[in-house]
Amino acid sequence: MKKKRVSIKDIAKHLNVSVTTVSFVLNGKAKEKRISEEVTNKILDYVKKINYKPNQLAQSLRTGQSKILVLMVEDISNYFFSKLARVFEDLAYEKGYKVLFCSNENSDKKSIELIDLFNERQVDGFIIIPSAGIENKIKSLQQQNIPVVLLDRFFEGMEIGYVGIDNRYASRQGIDHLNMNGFNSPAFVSIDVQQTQMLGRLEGYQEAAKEYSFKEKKLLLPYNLKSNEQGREILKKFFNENPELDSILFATNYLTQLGLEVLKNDFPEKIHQLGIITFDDNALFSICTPAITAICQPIENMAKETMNILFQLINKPTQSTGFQNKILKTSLEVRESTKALIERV
Amino acid sequence: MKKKRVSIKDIAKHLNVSVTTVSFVLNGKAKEKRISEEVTNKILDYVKKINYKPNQLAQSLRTGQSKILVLMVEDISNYFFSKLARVFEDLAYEKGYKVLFCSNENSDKKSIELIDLFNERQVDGFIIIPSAGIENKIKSLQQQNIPVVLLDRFFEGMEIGYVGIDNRYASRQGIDHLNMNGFNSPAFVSIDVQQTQMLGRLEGYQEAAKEYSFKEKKLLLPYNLKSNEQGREILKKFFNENPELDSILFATNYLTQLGLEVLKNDFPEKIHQLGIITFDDNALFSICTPAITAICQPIENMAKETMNILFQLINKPTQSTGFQNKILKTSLEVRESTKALIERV
DNA sequence: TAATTTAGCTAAAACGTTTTATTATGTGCA
DNA sequence: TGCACATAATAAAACGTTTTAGCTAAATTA
Repeated sequence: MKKKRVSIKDIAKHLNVSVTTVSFVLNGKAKEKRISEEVTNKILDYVKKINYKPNQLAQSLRTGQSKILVLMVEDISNYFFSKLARVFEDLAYEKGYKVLFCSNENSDKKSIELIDLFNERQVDGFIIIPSAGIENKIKSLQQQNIPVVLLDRFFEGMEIGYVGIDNRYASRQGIDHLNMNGFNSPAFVSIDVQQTQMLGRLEGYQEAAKEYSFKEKKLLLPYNLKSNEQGREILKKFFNENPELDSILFATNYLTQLGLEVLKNDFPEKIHQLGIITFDDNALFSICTPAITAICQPIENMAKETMNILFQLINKPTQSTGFQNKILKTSLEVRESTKALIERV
Repeated sequence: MKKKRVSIKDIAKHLNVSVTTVSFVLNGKAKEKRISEEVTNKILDYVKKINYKPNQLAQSLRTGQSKILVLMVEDISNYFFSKLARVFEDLAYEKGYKVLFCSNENSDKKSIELIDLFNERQVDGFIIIPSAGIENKIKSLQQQNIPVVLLDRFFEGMEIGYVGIDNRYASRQGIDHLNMNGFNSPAFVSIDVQQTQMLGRLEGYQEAAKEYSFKEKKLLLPYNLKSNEQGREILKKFFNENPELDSILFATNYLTQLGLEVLKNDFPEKIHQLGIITFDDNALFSICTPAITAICQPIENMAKETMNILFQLINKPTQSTGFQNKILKTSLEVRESTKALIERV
């Protein structure tokens, strides 16, 4: 049996004032609403004494603001996303918001279910790392005038707030770096999906291929891998069939992990000769052997910019013209895996 | 300007029935409340047609159930915790609950702030990985009859639901394994804190020290490290001062990471000679060189058991007698880092 | 026929706030 | 005296549900 919590009504009764008065005082409108200092203090003192906390559900119902944001990522247990989550958490709390995290597993079905679910719950805003086919669902959020900002990837031509990195440039920078260190036959390992971030990364690679006139060698793994094992098989086959490769750019975290597993198990000599670069850093990449050079996304900054855009939408009474985008620059964390061969131990 | 969402009242008006009737039908109480099939279907059809979704805030306010759980961990960006979060997420959604995650950074102050924050928000239950000094705050939750289950660590002698692993045994098993592979002078690297999980891990080590009569060699890093750099300095000093060590058991994930960084940078030959075991697995430990042997916590199971206990508390009208605990067994993922020296490449 | 039961539905209170509109009282001024 | 006006407070509606208690008409029973 839950004890009933004390409400404004109880306070009002106890102090012989009206509920309205208490509410005004608690919301800092005492002066504005001409509540005498005497009464104001009486209320404030008592509230402090009994440590009263307002019922946020009731507040939300009345005001229409839940003070809850949703961050939808692919998989919260992946470091890139959990690190993002960690940063968003702090930024949101600073502004009095909480964050509900959810993982869409890059599935449209799950994404849509989740969005509906949270929409029912009147969350105040969405930060979404979208799966490939939910453009319409997101549009429907916009039509309901619910603040949404996309992160990491977006939909070409869509009018929406968005924060991401310059993927083409990042990829390009990676290949440049390989080239400078004597690796001039790099492969590109990615996922077979038409999402903007992946297309950008591919584009950077292709651009570099033209400039340095090396033969493009792409491996695109299926969008929804059945298992890690399947991924490893595909990678193994690829490495076997392409012995001429001298370096690899992995387009995501997760692929790097699979690739390194395969290299370590099946090509133990090769792992020390290949140039290896990965998108998305991870603390443990620095303790691999070789330590892996990484293209680092500015996670803190991405989160900050996203929040800025989101709060502008939240605080805007009506949808104003123009959507803000921020394209941030990555940085290259150079480690052993891209050292020129002659320099290696 | 937000469009007003359609409410039960609108539906009632449109169909010429009462709000009550609509509510009964929507809650599946049509038969029980003797609403005719005709009316029932009329309502269901219309609701489906306009895709009506109830306002959960109003529901929560009325029923007193928010259908939100809180999972408080040390740091959501640490893999052990983000993986836990991922599992909890799915388990909760299955039962119609959402999960708010938060990171207490192992700080009592932050923990207490967070608990208060969520308490105001009438969440339905807490899953807490507690920092060392919040025993009283947790008791106060219990006194308010709010369901709480502790995870990973608990408070000695406290009457509370708890799920964890057999830390003493896990540690012991690690040392046994080292011993069997010819490492008989193992060190124990941990954090200087009186939390149950850490004490258990230490105990297992000490027990083994007695049995195999090796000299205990513990390094306890400060509870709140100022920086990674500070941690690395301490570890470096420790390795320098104790050249006789042939193996190490790292009591957490995070320490392993620091330790491996130091070993890789400053003791490159040693990293291949030492026996190394870590608590808490991580996919990337298998691609380190050497791949690191890990004591794996059964994360899925831990989450499942925690949810079971929590839901029992939630569904219990009043606090019943007895608190449930579950102590689960870990498993050892054997990799290169504990291979006997003669077997190594 | 009158009393009772049942089927089918609904009015209104309640959850705990915020906010609009209103009241009561006193004060200054012509 | 009467009017305007400021001051200090409040009553009541509203947010969107759930749920208690009750109402009406028809059917059944005595």
